[in-house]
Amino acid sequence: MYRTHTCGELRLSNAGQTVTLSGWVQRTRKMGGMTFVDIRDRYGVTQLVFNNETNAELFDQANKLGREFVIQITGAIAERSNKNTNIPTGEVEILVNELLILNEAKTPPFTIEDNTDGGDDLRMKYRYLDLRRNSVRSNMILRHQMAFETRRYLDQLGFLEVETPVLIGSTPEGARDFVVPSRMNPGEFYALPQSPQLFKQLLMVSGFDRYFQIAKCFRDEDLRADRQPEFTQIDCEMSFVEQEDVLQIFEGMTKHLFKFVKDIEFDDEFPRMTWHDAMKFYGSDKPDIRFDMKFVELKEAVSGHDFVVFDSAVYVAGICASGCAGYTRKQLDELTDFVKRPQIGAKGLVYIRCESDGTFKSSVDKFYSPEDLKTIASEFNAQAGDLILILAGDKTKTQKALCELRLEMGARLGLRDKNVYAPLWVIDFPLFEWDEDTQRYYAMHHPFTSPKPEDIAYLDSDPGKVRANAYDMVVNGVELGGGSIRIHDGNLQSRMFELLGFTPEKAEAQFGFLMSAFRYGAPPHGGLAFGLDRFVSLFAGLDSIRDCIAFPKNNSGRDVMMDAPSVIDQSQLDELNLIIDIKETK
RNA sequence: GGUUCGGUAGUUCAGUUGGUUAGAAUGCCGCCCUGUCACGGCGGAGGUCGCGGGUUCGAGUCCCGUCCGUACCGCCA
Repeated sequence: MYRTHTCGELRLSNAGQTVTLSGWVQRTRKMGGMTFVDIRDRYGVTQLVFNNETNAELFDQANKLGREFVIQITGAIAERSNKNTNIPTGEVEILVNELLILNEAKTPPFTIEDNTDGGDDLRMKYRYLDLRRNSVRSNMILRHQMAFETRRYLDQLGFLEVETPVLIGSTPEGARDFVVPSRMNPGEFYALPQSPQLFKQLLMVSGFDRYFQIAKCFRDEDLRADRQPEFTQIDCEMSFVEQEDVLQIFEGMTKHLFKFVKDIEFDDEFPRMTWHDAMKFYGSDKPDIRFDMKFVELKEAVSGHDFVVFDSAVYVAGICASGCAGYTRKQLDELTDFVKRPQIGAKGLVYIRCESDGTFKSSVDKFYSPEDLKTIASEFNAQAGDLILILAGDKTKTQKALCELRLEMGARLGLRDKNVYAPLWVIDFPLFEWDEDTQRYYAMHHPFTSPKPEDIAYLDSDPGKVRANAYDMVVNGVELGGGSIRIHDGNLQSRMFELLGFTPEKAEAQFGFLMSAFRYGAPPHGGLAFGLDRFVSLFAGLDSIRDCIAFPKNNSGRDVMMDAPSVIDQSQLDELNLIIDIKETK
């Protein structure tokens, strides 16, 4: 028997018992005639004591232990003379009388501590060591709890978890597919699913009524701190539901997770904001509403004062940062540099200081009188001591830039506390998005999203005006999930494909099975999917979803631990009927 | 595809206008130490300054290229 207890459970009440523990050597402290060894496992750390006078041979053995050796010990639990109140087992120690080295260990390349000295790259290469650390392991435990509570909630409501295939057909719409060559079908490829979308809709046609799946999804796009090539969705679909039903059920799920995992209760319904308002007031379809600082549009108020920047701009808007009138020239320059970074791309930043004496000082004093500035300030309900920041230019870009500036100011003012959660639903998304490059409409969500019945009239005349029965759940500026009521009418679906530029043949080739299924009695249905990785990151207060994924990929999509992807043998290529011909890109 | 920041000891980093033998902390090794828990003390080992080229009497430092990593933009229906 390797152990009678774990390394995290012994207390003063166990004193006198003889126990056997197994685990890793966290640290040894040699005091001369006695040596302390901390033994660690998933559950905690327990102190071992070796004494030269008690057993010299064992004492010598203990002094040879290195970090991360795997050992098994047997000994008596004793009350410590000096207690450590920092750890749960700190009142006791084990007087070891048997020591067995189960496995020696090389010195790890970084310290296995809460605050490791290892950099990201190194930690990923030795991820199995990184996962020994409390902080990373606790994220994995949190992830387990969230997946578990998700299943518990949905099971209670009659949802069935159904597995859908991972080897499916490729669909060129949307994100790039990862593809897998088929050996038995030369020249043909499977694709890995970007989401189980089509299958869950088919399950509704099959009458499953309430489906969910904690599903791996794959997208071959460039990565970010919050984007991995493979990620996990809590994927859900329901039949005979309207948007309101879906929102209720999954607001309930979100509240359930907050309550049972984070012990946070929301008494009120989550606020709902139309996509239009989200863009107007926050410049984003995923607003962080932990703080206000709404956009104020100023085009009319500032035009006609011979200030070319504002007069020539399509869109002028600003935000009001409370209590920032004292910002120095240097701080304002920093903000200007911030918005002028190529990623944000604003041309400049106009400020108006609302001084404590009631006067105004701005970077455009030349064009605007004190009265003008007062009028502008009143648009913001600005108080003495506030700082107004204004951007101008092309509408979309400027909204985006002002959104970034708002988030930056929120951060500077400490208004983005990770322990505060501000959820909301963003609803009434447009059904289509116009793409300038290809001069056509794309589905903003996906081609199976249903238009709002009252907007169907605009499908032909003004597609850009059509709103969708689509909704996103946003918490603290993070898009946690989204979904829609689907089209269940074959004719409407055909019309959608047509509007999206599919020929009937192409629609049939790619989605024929779905169209066909819809002809055999498809119930009205809808659903949504949550990003589990983002959900866990939000709960854990992480900056990157990598920290809640056991074995993540790096920024280039590589697994640096196993060094994947990698070249494969010629014999494998032959079997797959593949010839590699890497194009010179230079 | 683009922008940004970075690459120096096992690790995390410092390294001045270009100038003697490239430093610190931590880890590692050795010695000392019987109540530590970030133990402490003394000593030691450890470097292709990512790689290639250039400028220079002289390059970790400046320039060009390249590779790797980070964050972001594009992209992600």
